[in-house]
Amino acid sequence: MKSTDTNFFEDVYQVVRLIPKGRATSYGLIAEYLGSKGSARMVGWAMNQAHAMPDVPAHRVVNRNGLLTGKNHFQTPTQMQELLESEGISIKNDQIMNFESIIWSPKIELL
DNA sequence: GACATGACGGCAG
DNA sequence: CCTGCCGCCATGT
Repeated sequence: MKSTDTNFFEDVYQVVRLIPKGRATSYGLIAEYLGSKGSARMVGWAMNQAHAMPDVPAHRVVNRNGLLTGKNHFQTPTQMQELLESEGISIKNDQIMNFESIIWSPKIELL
């Protein structure tokens, strides 16, 4: 066991798994919810390892602009958009349309 | 041990 | 409005 438990990553995966279908959240919101407010990069890093975790819909996690910044890390660059559109989320130019309406804040929804 | 990078975010110019 | 820089924590070289 290292000083830095993977608890942080586990928490990230836990929250991501709670994201309801047809919704999306941002790295910053997750980071803030976990208490590491401002360290959205860590959430992104966790997502990088998310591929090793089952049932982790990383495609529902986008940046605060609703832009699919991590699409390039999926099996295929189009996988993320395909999955989101399959859930009823409209995407235009790699960006979620009406993102503010589908955004899912753990600190609010899970409150 | 130090430097550079990364699926981000906020603030300053 | 758009561009650029810094801060955040962890990992890799």
